[in-house]
Amino acid sequence: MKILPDSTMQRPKRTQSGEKQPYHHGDLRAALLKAALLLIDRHGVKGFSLKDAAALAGVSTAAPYRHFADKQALLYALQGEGFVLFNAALAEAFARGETASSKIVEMGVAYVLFALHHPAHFRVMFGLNAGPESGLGPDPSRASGFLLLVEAVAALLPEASAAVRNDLVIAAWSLVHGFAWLQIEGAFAGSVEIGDVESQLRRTLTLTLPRAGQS
Amino acid sequence: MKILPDSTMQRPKRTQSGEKQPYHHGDLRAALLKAALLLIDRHGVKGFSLKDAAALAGVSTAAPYRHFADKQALLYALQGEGFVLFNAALAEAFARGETASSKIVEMGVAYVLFALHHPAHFRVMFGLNAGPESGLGPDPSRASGFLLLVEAVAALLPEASAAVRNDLVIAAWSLVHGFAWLQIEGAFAGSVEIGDVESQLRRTLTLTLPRAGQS
DNA sequence: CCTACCGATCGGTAGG
DNA sequence: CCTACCGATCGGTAGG
Repeated sequence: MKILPDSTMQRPKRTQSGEKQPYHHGDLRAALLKAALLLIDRHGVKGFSLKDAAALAGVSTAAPYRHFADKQALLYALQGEGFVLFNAALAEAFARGETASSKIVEMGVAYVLFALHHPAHFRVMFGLNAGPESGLGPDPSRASGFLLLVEAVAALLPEASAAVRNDLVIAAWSLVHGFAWLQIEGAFAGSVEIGDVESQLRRTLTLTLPRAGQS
Repeated sequence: MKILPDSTMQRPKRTQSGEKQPYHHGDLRAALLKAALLLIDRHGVKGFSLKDAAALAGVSTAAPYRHFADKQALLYALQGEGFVLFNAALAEAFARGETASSKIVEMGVAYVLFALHHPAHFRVMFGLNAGPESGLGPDPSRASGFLLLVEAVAALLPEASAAVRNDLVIAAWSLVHGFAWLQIEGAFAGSVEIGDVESQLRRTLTLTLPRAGQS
C-alpha cells in the first residue's frame, strides 16, 4: 500500500526566521494516532501498518518507535483513547436523560453515534479480538460506561428481580451494539429501510423497552 | 506463523496394494476450506494466509491455486458456504416455532448458536468489511433467512403499521446479532452473568418482544 | 528523528 | 500438485 504524506501532517518546516517548527505542535505521537485512525478506517485493524502510519505522518519508518514500543502499543493507546471518549459520551447521555427509560435511550443513541463517528476507535475497542488470543483484551475502563446502564435499568425496574434486570441489561447492550455494528458494516442496506439513524434507533429502543412496572 | 500439517489432513498415502489415495476423498478444495476455517478461528480473517492453509492441509504453497483463483476467491467460497448453513438453520428454526413469537425466538437462538458453533464462518460473513472497500460485500443470499424474520414479525403484529413492524425487525436482528457478537468476543465476561447462553437469550428475547396486540 | 538494513512472510507465477 | 522463485511488505533494530 503506497501512502503519501498527508498534507495536513507535514514535515517540520522552518519559519522565515529559521527556527525549526515541531511536528504538529510538537506531537508526532498524536499525529501517528491520527494517521492510524485514518488507515484503520480505510483498511481495518489488521490492514494497518506502522510503516504506513509513519509515511502518512511524513516521518521515517523508524520514527514511531520513539513514541511506541511496538505496533501493539500504538493499538493499545488507540483503544484507551477510544474508551475515554466512549465512556464520556455515555456518562453525558446518562446525565442528560431525565427519566430512567430516557437515560437508557440516550445512552443507546450515544453508543451508536460514537460508533458512527469514530468507527476506527470502535473497531479497535470491540472488533479486535479477531482470534481468542489476539493480544488486545478487554479494557477494564470499559466497565465505567457499562455500569451506568446497570444503574439506569435498576431505576427503570425497581421492583424487578436481579435476574430480570440482568436480562434487560443484556438486551439493551446487545441491541445497541448489534445496531451499531450492522450499521457500520452496511448490513442494513438493501434489507431494511433506515431513514435517519438516530430516530430509527430511538423508535426501536422505545418499542423494545418494557415500561416500568409492567414486567 | 509456523503451521504444521494437520494430522487429520494427511498427504496422500499409498495403500498396501500401492494405489495412490486422493486427498481427503479427492477433495483438496474441501481440505483447504477446512484449514482456512481453523486458521480464521485462531487468527482472524486478516490473519490467515493461503500459505498457512496449504501447509495445514499438507500441500505446497502453489497447490491452492488449482482450486481457487486467489485468496479472495477462497474467502468468497467460505462466505457462501456459511450463508447456506446459516440460512438453513434459520429456516429450520422458523419451521419449528409454532407461534409467531416462538418462531422469532427460535430463529434468534439459531442465529446465535450458528455464530457460536461456526465462529469463523460468522466472521467471514459479517465481520469482514474491515474497510468500506474490503472486497467482500454482503452476499445476496443473506436475505433468504432474513425474509423469514420479516414474515414472523408480520404474523406477530398483524395489525401494526409497516413502520412499527420494520422497527421490530431491526430490533430483533440487532439484538440477536449484538448478543452473538459480544458473546464471541467475550465482551460479557466480567461484566454480566451469563449462565447457559441459549436460555439467557431466550429470556432476553421474550422479555423484549412485544406481545401481539399490545403495540 | 533518519538512513540503511535484516529476517520473515505473503500473494502469486513459471515451468514443469 | 511440486519446486523454485519474484517482488512487495512488514515489524523491528543498529547506529548514528
